[in-house]
Amino acid sequence: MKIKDSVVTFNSLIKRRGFIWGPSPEIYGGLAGFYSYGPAGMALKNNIMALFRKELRYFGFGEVECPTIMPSIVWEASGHLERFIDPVIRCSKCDTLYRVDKFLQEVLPDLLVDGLSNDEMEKLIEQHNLTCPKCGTPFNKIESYNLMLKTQVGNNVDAYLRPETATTTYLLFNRLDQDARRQYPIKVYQFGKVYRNEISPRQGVLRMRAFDQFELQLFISKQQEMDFEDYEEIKTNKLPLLDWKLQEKNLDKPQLISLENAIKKELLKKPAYAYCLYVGYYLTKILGIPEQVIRFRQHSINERAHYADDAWDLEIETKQFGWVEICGIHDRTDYDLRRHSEFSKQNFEVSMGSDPKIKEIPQVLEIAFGIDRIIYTLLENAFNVEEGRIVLKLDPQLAPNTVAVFPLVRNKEDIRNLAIKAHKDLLENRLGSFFDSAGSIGKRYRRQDELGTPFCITIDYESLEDNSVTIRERDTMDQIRVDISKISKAIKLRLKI
RNA sequence: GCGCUCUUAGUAUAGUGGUAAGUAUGCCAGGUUGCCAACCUGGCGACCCGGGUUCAAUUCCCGGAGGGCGCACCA
Repeated sequence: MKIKDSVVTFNSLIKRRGFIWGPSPEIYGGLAGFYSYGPAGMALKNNIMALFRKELRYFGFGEVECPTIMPSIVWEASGHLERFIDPVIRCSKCDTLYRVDKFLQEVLPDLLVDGLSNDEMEKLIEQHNLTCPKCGTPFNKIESYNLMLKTQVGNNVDAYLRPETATTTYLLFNRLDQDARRQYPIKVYQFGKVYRNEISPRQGVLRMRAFDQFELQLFISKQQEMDFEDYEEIKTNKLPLLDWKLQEKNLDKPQLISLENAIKKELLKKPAYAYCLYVGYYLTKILGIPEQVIRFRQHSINERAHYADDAWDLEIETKQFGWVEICGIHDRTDYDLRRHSEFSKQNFEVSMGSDPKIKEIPQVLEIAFGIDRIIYTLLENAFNVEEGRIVLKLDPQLAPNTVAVFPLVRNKEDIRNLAIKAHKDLLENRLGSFFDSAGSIGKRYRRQDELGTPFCITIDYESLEDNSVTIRERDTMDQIRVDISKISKAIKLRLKI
């Protein structure tokens, strides 16, 4: 294949090598917003999650998993039924769709549109004789565009597929409170599928209708938010922050600033929230994403979700799509727990300090990753074209294959057998080894380069003499010889495991 | 969702109202090969779906699905 345009080459690589396929189901023409992962993509995803799980154990987080379907009342309480359903008006002539509230606010800037019912908004349209800005035609009635997918459970009980994992985690609050023996902050996370009925999904896996979230939650007291032990250990770390004041000045370069200073300068209000930014940054960095393409962008006040007191997005710069949000860090206050407490009639007030008489509903800080976006941005950043070679420079721990084993030539039985033996030995050591004897040796190296395999082992004629093999390193293409009995050890050493 | 535009092997593309839909790469089998997409032999593989016009449609027309771009949307 000719390597011309790198974006085209990249997009075809993703498909050819079995990372991501779709829209699914491809054989039926596909449904927009749905994608499948091939073996390489899934291996990558699993490796990312394995790494995250290991790291989160270190940070003191436990993992939970909840159903992806929840009854209506949950979404009433969470505010999603009210806020996740967009009221829209449609032009009766040109069929253009407008968000009613946004449209009204734009046309009638002096009015407080927020919180008006559909009837009230319809009245406003009538009163002011508002028509479609495009063609001047009157509007139809207000319709609802529901971003949540509705379904029915059992005997016609209305339920919704969850649009985020976070809410389902909050529903476990009283269990978690017991489970953690009231040791606050409680740190938990959930990984799993969520569903959003996007109006027009685009940009491949960046905006899917079914995707994986990986959301971390801190249940924490107000006092701890301001005086947080874990913060002290990390406060000198510098993060690239682009607050909304900078954005208002039309700047898009973040300032590299220590969390300590960010608090001092009131870019950030709470040390515990600053800690969340750090965790998000840390998890992104250990995937091998370079600093230069990472920034935190603060939401402006009207960009924020209904539950958020402060919100920063961790964004990664991509060639194809510009800055892409891969993680949202939200100060959700006590909004969620308060609402679920009200709707479920449970008492979520707990004593979180030394005085048992002082009770409060915990605050929630959230670090929400979109795993599929991580995978896309990671692949794009790892993708390199160098003098005719396509290579994915993935972190060795994340690569779909850790090591590939080749006989130098296919038709010499002794060499082949020795190669198979080496391959099996790696597998015995539970290292992700892949055996290939097809085509020339160079071809096999190239195949593995495209998959991001960090190490290739070649068994040659010399191996038959002295039991030594070559280890070829992906990024430099350098080779060293090691004894065949020491391959697994050598690979583990390089993986730092 | 609206407008414009596109859709041909796994990937990237050429082309056609009619008898074998071409090329590159890939893949498979075999040969060759003493370390970076080499070579030889043989083989595999495609006109997005539905309807219409036509003696005949992958090609023209209509509709649908999907992709790209612009608008809207993206709590």
